[in-house]
Amino acid sequence: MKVTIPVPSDFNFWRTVYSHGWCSLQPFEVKKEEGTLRRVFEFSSGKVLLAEISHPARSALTIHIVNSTTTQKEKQELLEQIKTCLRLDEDYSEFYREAEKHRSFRWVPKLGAGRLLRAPTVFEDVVKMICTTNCSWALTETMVENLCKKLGYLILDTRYSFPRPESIADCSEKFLRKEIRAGYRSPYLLELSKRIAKGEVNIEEWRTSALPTDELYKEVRSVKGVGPYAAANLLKLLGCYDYLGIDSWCRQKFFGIHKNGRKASDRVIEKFYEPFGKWRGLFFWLDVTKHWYEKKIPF
DNA sequence: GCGTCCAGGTCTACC
DNA sequence: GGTAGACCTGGACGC
Repeated sequence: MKVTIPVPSDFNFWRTVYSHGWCSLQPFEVKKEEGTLRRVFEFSSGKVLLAEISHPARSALTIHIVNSTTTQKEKQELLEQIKTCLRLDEDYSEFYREAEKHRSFRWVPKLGAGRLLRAPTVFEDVVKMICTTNCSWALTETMVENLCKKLGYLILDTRYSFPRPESIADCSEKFLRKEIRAGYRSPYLLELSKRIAKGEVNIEEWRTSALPTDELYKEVRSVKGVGPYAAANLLKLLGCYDYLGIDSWCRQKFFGIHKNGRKASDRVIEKFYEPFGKWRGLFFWLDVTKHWYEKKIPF
């Protein structure tokens, strides 16, 4: 079964898919040879399905639902989730106007860069972000793969959904440490999942929050295991770009691009991007990943 | 193959 | 408010 979704004129499918590392973390999977982004989606009813997303025509995405028939309501829910992941409902015209003002960022609107891929749920984004902290990318991939394979739903014998908060909440800390390889992050994942499962917090509300960014930042930081780096990058996935989210990789890139490899304090980096106002976090990310955009994609 | 060192963010205790 | 040390894993390195 195939359906289509119209996309904004400034939308670039592959630049969004490859906007950061999420596309290589399960349940996302890029099929380069087929030119598709695949993912297991889960509905509010608990039903799961595999969808392949491609962009054969300029004005619309094509969604191929692989393993299931869907009701009209489920189809609508799937399309909403895909729009959420690819940021199709967000207006980037103001950001692109700002980019045009800076000579070194005029490439951004030309390439349709700026939309950052995200998960259908805030929960998945937060869990994944915690799994990126204080470890190599390879370990992040291992943790996320284990979460899906050991706690998600299996379909088509090979593909897994991302686990619900209840599934993680039911685990022991020992299981998360030893089987998921989450290490000391395990109590953080457990606490968050339990609070959500019990209904004590609803982090899904963050995507529609009317709070000023500083207040939202404090709320995101209130999750144990989410420090300045993780909170800033989660805010970017919530559509707020006021914080940079500096990690060691970005730091090194900045030093290489702007300081001839010499080190500088984070305050210097923050000062550098202050002129970009409320979009500075996004300009910072695009600056340190500009070299990605010099390659043809899909890679 | 084994042991050691180090990098990678966040938390907590302490000053 | 700032800082030190612990947390855990995997890769690099030396033996």
